[in-house]
Formats: sequence, C-alpha cells, structure tokens
Amino acid sequence: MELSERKKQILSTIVRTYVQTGEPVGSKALCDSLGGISSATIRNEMSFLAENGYLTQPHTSAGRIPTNRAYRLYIDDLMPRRAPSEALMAQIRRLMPDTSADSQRALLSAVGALSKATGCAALITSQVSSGTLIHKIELIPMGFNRALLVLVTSSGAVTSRMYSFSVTLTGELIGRFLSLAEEHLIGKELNSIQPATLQTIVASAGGFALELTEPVFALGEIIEELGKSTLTLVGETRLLSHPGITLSKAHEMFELFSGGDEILAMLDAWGKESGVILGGDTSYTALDRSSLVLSKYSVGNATTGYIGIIGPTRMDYDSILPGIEYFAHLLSADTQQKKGLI
Amino acid sequence: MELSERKKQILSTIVRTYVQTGEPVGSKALCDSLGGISSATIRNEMSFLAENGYLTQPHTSAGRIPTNRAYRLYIDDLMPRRAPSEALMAQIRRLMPDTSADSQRALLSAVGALSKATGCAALITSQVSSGTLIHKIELIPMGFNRALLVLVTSSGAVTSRMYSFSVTLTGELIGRFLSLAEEHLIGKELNSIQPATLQTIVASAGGFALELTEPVFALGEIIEELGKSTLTLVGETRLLSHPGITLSKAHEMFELFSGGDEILAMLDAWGKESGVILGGDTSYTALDRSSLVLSKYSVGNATTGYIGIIGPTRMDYDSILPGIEYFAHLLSADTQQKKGLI
DNA sequence: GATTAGCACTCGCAAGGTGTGAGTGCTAAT
DNA sequence: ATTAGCACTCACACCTTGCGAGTGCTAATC
Repeated sequence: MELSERKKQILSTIVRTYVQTGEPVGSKALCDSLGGISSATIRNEMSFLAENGYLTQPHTSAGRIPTNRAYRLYIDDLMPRRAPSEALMAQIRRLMPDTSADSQRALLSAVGALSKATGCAALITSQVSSGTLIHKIELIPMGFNRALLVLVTSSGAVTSRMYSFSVTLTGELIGRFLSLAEEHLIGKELNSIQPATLQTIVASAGGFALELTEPVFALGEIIEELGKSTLTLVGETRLLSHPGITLSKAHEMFELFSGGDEILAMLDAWGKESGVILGGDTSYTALDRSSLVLSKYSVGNATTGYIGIIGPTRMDYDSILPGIEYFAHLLSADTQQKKGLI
Repeated sequence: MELSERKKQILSTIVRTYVQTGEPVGSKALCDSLGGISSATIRNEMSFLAENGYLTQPHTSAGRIPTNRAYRLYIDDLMPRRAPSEALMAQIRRLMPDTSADSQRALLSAVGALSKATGCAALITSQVSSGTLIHKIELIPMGFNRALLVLVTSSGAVTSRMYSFSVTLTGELIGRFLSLAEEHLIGKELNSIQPATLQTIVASAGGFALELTEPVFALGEIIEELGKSTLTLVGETRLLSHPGITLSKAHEMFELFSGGDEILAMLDAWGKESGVILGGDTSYTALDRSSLVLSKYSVGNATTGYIGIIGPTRMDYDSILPGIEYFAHLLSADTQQKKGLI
C-alpha cells in the first residue's frame, strides 16, 4: 500500500528531525517545520503512520520516533539521492590515502580516514577475486627442522608462516619442493587450488612424497587462509562516543565484532552494490541501535569487498551514503589506475 | 616512617576486603574480620592511616577506601608473596599455547589465553634483543617498478612490504642489491644497523649507487621498524565488563591504548622485572582506576618484553601477580627449551 | 597510657510525593 | 477534510523525608 504524498513528506521530516535532534518528534514541532498544515492534521496522519508500523512512541505523551520500517522507506525511497556535494567530494579526496605501492596498507589507511571523517567505526572486507595468481613461493630453512614458508600473490599480498616439520629439510628436499611448486602452483589462480591439487603434487613427488607431504599441506593451509574473506574493523573506539550508547550495548557489539565471521556472512548474504543495513533488521540484538552503510569496492582485479561504516541507526544517511559510495568509487578508480596489475 | 604491625594488619585487611567487595570498609566490618580489637580502636587506627594518606573516605559517613599509597604498600610489603598454588599453576599450564613453530603466533595466543583467564585486557610488548640477526633478505620484482622487499630475522620474524621505485629493477640491479645485502647485512645484528651503515652500502654500490639508493633505504626503513618495540593488546573488550567502569573512562583508555607509544614508554621507564604499575601513580587520568600487572619474558635470545594484564586497580593481586610471573616464566622456559636458536 | 563503650552527629541514598510541560486523542465546529 | 479547543496522560525533575551505616569525640575502664 502506497503512502500519500503528504504522509511521505511528514514521515520524511520526522526521520530527518529525529536524526538531527535525537528527541521524539511532536506534532507541534512538525507543524512549524512543515507549515501550511495544522498540528491536529499532522496528529491524525501521525497516528495513521503509527498504526502502520512506521512510528512508535516511547510513552503515551511523547513525540514519535521512526521505526526500522520508517528508516527503510526513508533510505530506499524518500531520501534525496543526490550526488555528494562538491565540498564533500573535495573533503573525501583530501582524505584518500597516498596510494603508495602497497595496496593493503593503502586500504587500511583508507578505512582509518573514513572512520576519522565520519566519527564512526569503519570496516573493510576483502576477498581474493578470481584474477589473483600465485606469484612466488619460498621455503626458507630456519634450523631445528623449522622453515619459513612464504607465499606472494600477484596482487602483492605476502603471507609467511613458520612451520616445524618432522624431517630435516635438506637442500635437495627444498629444491624438489620448489620445483614442484613452480610446476603446479606458480601462475595458477589462487582460488583454483583444491585439496585434490595438493594430493596430486604430493603424488608426483615420487620418492620424496613422504618428506614433502608436510610442507605441501602447510602450503595448502596458507593458500586456504588467503582465499578466505577477511574483515577489518577500525576505530571501534568511536562507537563509545556515540550518543545513546550504553556500556552493555557497546560490550555486546564488540563481542559480535570480535567473532568477525558473522558480520562477513551477513554482508555476503546481503550482496548489494551499496546501501544501508539496518541493525534492527538483522538477527543481532547487539546491533539494535546501529546500522551499517556500505559500498562495494575493488582493487585491480585482485581484491573486492565492502568498505563502509558502522554507526548509530540514527545517523545522517543523506550525506553519509553518497559519501561512502564516492569513497569506494574513488578507491577503486584510484588503485586500478595507478597500480594496474601484474 | 614505619607503620606498627597492627596498622599494617588493619591496612592489609582493608585492602583485601575492599578488593573483594568494592564497598568502602567500615570499622565494624573490620572488627568482625580481625577480632580481638574493638571497633573504636580500629577507628583510631583508621583515622591515623587516613591522615597519613593510606585511606580516603568517599564521604563523611562512609567507610574507608585504600588509596594508591595503600595499594603500593600492600603490593610491595604486605601482600603474602607466596608461590602460586599448585592448582593455579596447573590451570596456567593448561592455558599455555601449543608452542608450535611460530613464536609470534604462540605469544599472541598466550596473551589471548591470559586475557581470557583473568577476564582482563592482556598485553604483550616485544623488543628485538641484541642477539637477533638478519637471516635473509629478498627483493621480488612485482611489475610496474614495484617490488616486494622481504626481511627474515634469525628469530623467524618476517617483515615484507611492497615498494614502488622510480627506476625499473632489472635482474642485474636486483642481483647487485642482494649481493650487497649479503655482504653488509646478512648475519649482522639487527640492532647494529645504523643509517651510516646504509650510506656505506650505497657508496659501495659503485655505478649502481643511484639506482640502489631507494631500495637500500627502503630496507633501512624495514630494519628500523623491526627494531622498534611493539605493543599488542588483546581483549580490551573485557575492560567494559569490569565493575565500576564508565563509558567515558573506557573511551579514554581505548584512546590511550590506540596511541601505543605512550604505554611502551611507560613500561620502558618502569623497567622492573615484574610487579604492578598503579594507574593512579601514572600521569594518565585514563588509568586512574586501572592498573597493570606485568612480568618480563624472553624468547630465546631474540625477543624480550613484558607480558601482563590491565585491570581495575581494585583487583586480586594476591593471585594475579604470582600467576603472571609464573606465566612469563613458563613462556620463557618453554620457548627457550623447545625452540632453541638458529 | 592504651583500649573501649556509648552517644551525638553527618551524610549518602532510596522512597515517596508533587508540579510541570510536552504531547496526545477526541470532539465539535468550520 | 481540516482545524481549534480541551481534557487527559505520563516522564521527568525537584523536593522532602526517613533510614542506616559509619564516624569522631568523650568519659570510663583495664
């Protein structure tokens, strides 16, 4: 059922006013800011909106507060979807990190800037996309049966881990390992490596199969980990300064974030290009009063993910959403252009 | 001026009771738990202790609360410095990470366990000690004038960073770079590398000096960073569940921690083998109600630092301090024994 | 001289009462 | 359909009051 134009206007004004003040919005205040309609009329409209689940009252004699449904409608339909102002764009461009050589660091500093600029916690997820290749593999013996396994991807991400194996790695073993890696893995897509691939490699090691099982599967472990999506959160601290937050809510939220996987799964299930996830619409009570504003980004053809912020549901979506979108756009364009691919 | 035995006993009981209950301790309650002396006498003693700065009253008709001075005395002199109980030691041993090959990861999981066990935030600092050598240096070209610089230390720590240089790195350049590194850096103590050393290297590059300045100084950057102390904090979230914490205090604390350097400098200035830093004795108001319990540890002869926790000043030092000490001891012994050095 | 019982006093805190004001719903008039 | 008017509701801030825990002081006691 479609709301009348006037109802929409009233709802829209309520949302904006509430976002600004944080106080329940009364009919009289609305009357002033709308003009032309009396408070009594507005009261009628408001009670209609309340009946239909767009508004609630904290108590009988208080003004109205927008519900999740109201926010949803506001964000999807009512909100002015104008491009970010020139001033905002300039400000964002100033914030963009000096995209030096290292894209991971650049992304990190980008979210840092985002968090600072919005005063919210900022997040970035990253997922290795199908274009990412295995660029280099190293196995560096470190004594006492230990060795450092290093894997570099075409996007320049480096992962290294120390392992200790049950056999001593002779120069011959290492050479064999590296040539096997060269043959089966280097230049291959990271995502294409399956457990079966590793089995094949071990099998083709001939007489060295026994000794090389451990290193190969260690490599598999790293490859698998690299393939996983990651979530990075920055500036969680800022959540503490938001109005209306309580200690216990903050605690719940931090608890949820420290899991990480849940947020990742949520974003995955969401899947949109950009927009807002209202915390109240999720199954996490920790997010009751918070929301996520997100936009997809991609760096070269190596990494994709979401970048965005977590802030109070009562936030100024009008400027934040376009801001984030522009930010993600800039990030993608920038890195793509300057860095190219290998 | 030395306190009488009885004053010490009273003070000690006040500290213990207050730590347990969190309520100001009155003369009557003390009378019950001490026995043998009347509440009036205790009141006299208490007012003496109050005059000498060991106790305060939140208000006239409330019990007494220990001051920092009282905690200090309690921890240094009054507290029973018994070895941790067998049960506690067993519990700690259970918590110790499976010290696999990778000491950095092991340490991280150790602090994680510590945080969980104590319900406090846990911290670990690490500093490269003089025994650490440069074990391997790699320069891997990644296209578009970019290259990945990798440095491995004898303790197995790997640092890698992508750089983009103003010249294209030919195979010849890289070879030259690596042989220079081999000659001047590999096997050297990490801490011994000075800016002057880098100058020398560049100078000895002969015709390649111009092209190799950038990579060499990039290497210098990494070496310098590796030499810096680091601070890792885990489980800050748990601070939020401590009784008596406020949102603004938590915010202040997180703010302080995110700086990192200040805490490091503080520990550095402190310098003891193990013990307690009372937040109230520091210059940080963020810490007025919190304290740090710390103990030095060392891994092989490569890394040293402090491991410990941050919790409310009103905490049970009796068992936590010996616990941390035993933890650090175990950590050092364990890693030293199992890992040896390269 | 140290210790103790007794007592008056202080003060935070929770409970209960009250007034105020913002905001509503309803009704009758326009 | 809109509006003015009015009675009603309810959170909140404010004040008062009583209670109880705990103190400091004094005079008696060991």
